[in-house]
Amino acid sequence: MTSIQDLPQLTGQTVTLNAWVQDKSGKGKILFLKLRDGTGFVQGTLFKPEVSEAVFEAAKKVTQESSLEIVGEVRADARAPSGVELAISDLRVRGESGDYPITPKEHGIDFLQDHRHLWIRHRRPWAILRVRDCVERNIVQFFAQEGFIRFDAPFFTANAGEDTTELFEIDLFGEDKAYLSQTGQLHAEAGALAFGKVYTFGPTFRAEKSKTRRHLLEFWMVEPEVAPSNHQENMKLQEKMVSYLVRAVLSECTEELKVLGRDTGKLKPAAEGNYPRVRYSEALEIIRTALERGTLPPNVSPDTQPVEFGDDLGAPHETIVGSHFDRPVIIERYPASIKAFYMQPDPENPELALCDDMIAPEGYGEIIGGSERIHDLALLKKRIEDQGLPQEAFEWYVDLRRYGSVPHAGYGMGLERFVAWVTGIDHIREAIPFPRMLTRMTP
RNA sequence: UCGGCAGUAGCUCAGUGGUAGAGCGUUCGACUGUUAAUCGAAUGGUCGUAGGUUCGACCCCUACCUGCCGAGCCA
Repeated sequence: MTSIQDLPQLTGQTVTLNAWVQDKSGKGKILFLKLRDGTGFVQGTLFKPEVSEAVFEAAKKVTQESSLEIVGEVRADARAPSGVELAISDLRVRGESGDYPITPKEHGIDFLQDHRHLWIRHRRPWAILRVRDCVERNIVQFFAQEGFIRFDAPFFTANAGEDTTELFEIDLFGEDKAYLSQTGQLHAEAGALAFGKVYTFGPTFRAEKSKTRRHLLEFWMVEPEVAPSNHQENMKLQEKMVSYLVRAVLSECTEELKVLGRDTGKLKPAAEGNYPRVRYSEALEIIRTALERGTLPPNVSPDTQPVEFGDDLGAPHETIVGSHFDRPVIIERYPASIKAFYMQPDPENPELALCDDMIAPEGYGEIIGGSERIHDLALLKKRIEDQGLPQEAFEWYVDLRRYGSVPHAGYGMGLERFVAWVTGIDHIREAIPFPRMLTRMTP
């Protein structure tokens, strides 16, 4: 059995393949079957004088999304997008298909989402989800090359990773409660102190009632953690990983990006590295000036208010800062008061935290959040107490500072946000096979 | 949770206080090069749900449901 992706190398040969019919059209004595097999797309042709009556009649009756076993000769043809076509000589229907819902016609997003189990057969999801696979593969490859070990964190946890209450609660036989993990970070810290360099990579769950193009209830996150390390090395690693992944997608997914109509020129700077770094206070200035001059990127409302020192940046503010650069920008040293309890204070100004967010260009917003972690036992205990967190639940985490503590740092990158950015799509629900959202649990 | 918009044929939408519309799809027929083919024919409806106003409601009013977009929160 041959794959469609191999056909350009098999010109002149007769091959057998299994394929589904995407679309059928014809003009009298010639029939065209648009075929796909998951590896690619090719057009099959049947010219009535060249094939038997029975085969031609069978092909005429074939319906959209029938699965076929096909025998045909690979022919070079300048009119074909891949350079080849398949001159079909024989075909057999392996599975019929009637009233296929996703017709060759524009469809609304709600209808397509209801049919996601079928929609993924089509060209655009094909391209996006193959880019996702490319990114996942290269994440694993990158960290292996960098000497990290993959260190899987549990999905069930007893405590919140951060000071939010946005957790999905799990009933433990009516006797106790657990939560679905919203981060693997705390466990990754334990891993870093055991193995030096680790990363977790898996789904995480956030019970935020968000209905935006940037949020899913269930999303995949890669979270490296390094001990010893610090804020500066942490930012370097982020830049190295992101530029590596962008290069990988640009070189391995040319066909997919073409299908999506992605302007790859806009990704090239990100592949080079040299990501600008601005401090939170500088970011406030950029935002203030842009609002005063009215030089706002599209999608940012002119009613947007400037940020006062001490407030967090909203999505429109991140878009403003991100639009000033042609590649991702790192915003560092936010006020400690708006950040998580475990972040190391800035020695230059203890009001600030040694943390950073990476903002993707073109309005894609935050793709990474990271920090140096508090390594001092007394300080960490004080922070847990100040924030009113349950001390017992964090005892094991505090232990990491009791037994051979060392400065360490890490970050988390949202896989779907990264994929949405490199593929240029406008909503992350298309960056995962089956998105889980406030209004979407099926299929 | 808040704000805006929407719900009419399988799909995308138009519509007017007085008999429910188009394009596409689908089926059949014609055509040797289609890429959203073209031409002809056929096919298609609980107008989101419940109540109200009216001689008469898809249209006006009220409530509810569902979805989309944006905000907050974050990756």
